[in-house]
This record gives sequence, structure tokens and C-alpha cells, in this order.
Amino acid sequence: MLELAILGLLHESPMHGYELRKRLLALLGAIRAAFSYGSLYPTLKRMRQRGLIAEEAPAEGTAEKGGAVKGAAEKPLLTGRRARKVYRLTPEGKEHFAQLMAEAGPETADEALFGVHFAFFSRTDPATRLRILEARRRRVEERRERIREALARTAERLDAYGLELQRHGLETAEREVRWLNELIASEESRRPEQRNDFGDPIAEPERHQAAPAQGTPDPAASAGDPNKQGKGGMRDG
Amino acid sequence: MLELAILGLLHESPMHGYELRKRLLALLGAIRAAFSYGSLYPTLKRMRQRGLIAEEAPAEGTAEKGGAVKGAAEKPLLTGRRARKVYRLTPEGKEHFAQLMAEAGPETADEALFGVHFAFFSRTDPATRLRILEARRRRVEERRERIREALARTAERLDAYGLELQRHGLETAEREVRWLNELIASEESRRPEQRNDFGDPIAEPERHQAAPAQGTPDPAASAGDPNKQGKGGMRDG
DNA sequence: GTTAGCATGTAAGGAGTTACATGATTTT
DNA sequence: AAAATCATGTAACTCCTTACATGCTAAC
Repeated sequence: MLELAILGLLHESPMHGYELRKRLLALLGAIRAAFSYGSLYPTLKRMRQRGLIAEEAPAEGTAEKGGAVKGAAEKPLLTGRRARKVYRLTPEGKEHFAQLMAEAGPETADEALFGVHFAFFSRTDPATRLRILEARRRRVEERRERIREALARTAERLDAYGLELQRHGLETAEREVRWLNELIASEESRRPEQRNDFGDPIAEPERHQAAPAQGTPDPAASAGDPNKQGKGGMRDG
Repeated sequence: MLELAILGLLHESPMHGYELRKRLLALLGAIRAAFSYGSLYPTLKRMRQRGLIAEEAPAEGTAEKGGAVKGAAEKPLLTGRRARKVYRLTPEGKEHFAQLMAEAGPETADEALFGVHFAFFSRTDPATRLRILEARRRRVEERRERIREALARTAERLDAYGLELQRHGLETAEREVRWLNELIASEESRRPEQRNDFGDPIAEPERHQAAPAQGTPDPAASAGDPNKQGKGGMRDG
């Protein structure tokens, strides 16, 4: 999960660990608490060893080594503070990210993992988005049915608090299903042809990098406006 | 968490592992998935070693078909199926449960753990309930504020999906705060004197945690209709 | 002159999961 | 005859957290 989130964020621009954590909190804070450094740094290390990310050269263009010491004007990379390791995404990392995103198995439907996937939806293709949303909906519907059963069958064994827990849980599940339904409808209405099984008729507007190991045409350039068209985008029509 | 849940359930009646898991799913299914046997059985073992639970002897005059209770009595009771180990709560276990419930630290405020505490609210005193509810509210309010800040400060860096994630997360947090507010108000209105700082005026009649019929108006009696009105479920009127 | 923030890391451990192993009994 | 349900357990592993260790700079 953390790995996916790192890959997703680095898609945007190279970053060092500390910054990554802050961005992670800002992006995923609605879902879960901040990742600790105790998991972040070892994960970065592992990912670098696997070649998913790479350490960015100290500076852009300027001194290769030695030469001008820090403290120079310019845009200081290690300005006084402790040296930071800036990581960038490698092509392998991009591909791994695409794979992780495309796997819409039962794990993908877990609350937190679903949230991470969702956060990076603009970097996947519509078909994958739909599969993930549907997997999550299935999961929540199952939970909803379980609660309904528990209420119907064993309500008499529950005390007031147990009952309230079920009631609130049921309401929460129903609310999330409604939300997912809206999102799914929105995805489908946006590109209904996407769902046919005759291939991939669409290829025009989005250049999502789901394509395997395509060059490195810096898709970060499009990071500013994938689907961004204002408020109404998500919410039904 | 699993330990707390087991202690809470065994409060009701002795049970074996398999049954425990089913009851756990029925009670906590609204919050989280079922615990796996791979964690359940080792946990039971550990708890027995610590003396929190004990293996129930064949107990009660159990109708031993054929009347032969003799030497085979030492063998676990097997009703045809594989031998089951029935566990019951020990006094140490009861005390440990009370302690775990009373700890309303920051961990208690985690979604799942809060849910487990809540499920067993009727086995704690009102002051503890209030502390747990307030700890959870604090936590959710913090998350809500974080999201608001993220929306105010970095909304322009978010794409449509990132934005929708924040929006939905904010709505979820606001909804939960409202729910907690209702619960807190309900607890306070039920016994306002409870909150004074001059001691514990209602400390006398409660042995440990039990005696729900005494400590509370036992609104569990109204558990007959699960599909009652959505709002104000806890208000016993 | 101390606190807060920046910055990276390691070691130990918690709390679960999956997969495996075994076997009886009831239902289809 | 096969599948589902009942029933208990172990081993390996995942993924994350807490606590510790280090050291610099800005601000109060």
C-alpha cells in the first residue's frame, strides 16, 4: 500500500522521504493516518534496490562533485539541513505502478487500499477504474448484507449498543454503496463504449501510461488537468 | 483487539473457538472482516496460558448418551464432531477486560478498536463510555480539520479524483462527528451527575463491569425492532 | 537557550493474514 | 460421491508501528 502510494506520488515529481510523507498525509489523510518514518524509509530503500525508484542526482546541471560548496546562492538542494535523498520514478517503477493499479482483486477492495487506488485514478485507464469501483462496491454490498442478516437473525441477542453499532454500520455501508454507484455511473456515462469486449476503441483524449514500458514521455506534464474540469465532474450530471 | 473482543463475548457465556468466530463476525461484521482462525486459536492459547480464560470442564451434568461418564469423562466433550474446547472467562479475565475497556488512550480512538469498545459498552460504566466516545470524537475531528486544511491549501494540486476523495472523506468525518455528538449527548442526559470531579458517586453498586440492569436503564429491552427509526436510536425516551 | 521543524535511518515488536495440515459429519 | 460445515491447530510471512539514534537550522 505504501509502495503504491509512493509510486503514485513520485509520478508527479521527484521527492525526498520527508516531503513524501507530508504529501502522503495531505492526499491520504482523509483515509488513514500518516505513515511512519519507520516504514517509509525502509520501503524507499527496498524500492530503490528493486529498481522501482532511483536516487536523483544532487543537482540539475551544476557541479558534478566537489567544486562549489553548499551555501551558494541559487536554489540550494542541501541548504544547511541534513542531506536529503531525492527519489524519482524509473520506467520499471512506472510499470509496476500500472500493474498494481490494474490488479482489481479482493485486496483492492479493502477500505484503505481502495482509497489509495482511488487517489491515483487519473493515472489509470477508465476500464481499470470501473473494475476497482465495482470490486469495492461488491465488498461493501457484502458487508451490508451481512449486517442486515445479523439484524434480522440475531437482533434479540444484541444490547442497545450492539444494535446501534449495526444500525450505524448499515447506514455507513448503504451510504458508501450510493457513493460508489454515482462514481460508477459517472465513469460509464463518460465513456460508455469503454465497456465492450471488442478491444480498446478509445485512445484519443487520455494518455494514461497504462501502456507497458512505453518510453519516458514525461506524463507529468499532463498532471495538472487529467479530468479536472471543476466541481461537477464527479457528481453525476 | 481480538483479545478484547474475546473477553467481551465470553462475558456472555462460555464458547469454543469456532463459535466465537461466528459470533465475532455477527457482532463486529459492521466494522471489520472476520478474524482468521490463524489468529483466533493462538490468541486463545495465549490467553489461557495467562489465565484470562480457562478450559471449561465437560461441566453440567451434560447428557452423556448411554450414561457412560466414566473414564472417558476426561476426554473433551465431543458431540459427534471433532473435540471442541470450550473456554470460559476467569476472574482475572474479567478484570483484564475492565482494564482494557477503561483505557481510553489514543489507540482506543482507532476506527476498529473503537468499534470493539463500543460493542461492549454495556459492560462498562458511563464515565468510561463517555471518555471513549470523546476520545474518538477528538480523533475524527482532527481528521476532519486535516482534510479541511488540505482542501483549503492544496486543492489546486489535486485532480478530480483526489478532490473527490477529500470531499467524501470530509463528509464521512462530519457525519461521524454528528453521530458521536448524539451518542455523547445521550450518555450525558442519561446521567449528568456522572461527570462531576468529586469522586465517583455511582461507584457503590457496581461490582466490576456487569450489572447492566442496575447501572443503566437497560434500553436493550427495546431491541425487538431492528428497523426502527434511523435517528436517535440510542434515546430510550 | 530551548523548542519546533527538517531530515534520515535502525531494531524490535505487534497484530494480524494466508497457506497448510487434519479429520469428522451433514447435506446435496 | 462430492461439497459444505464443523472443528482445531501450526508456520511462515506481511506490513506496519513505536522507540531509539543522530544531527542540523530557524524561530521564539
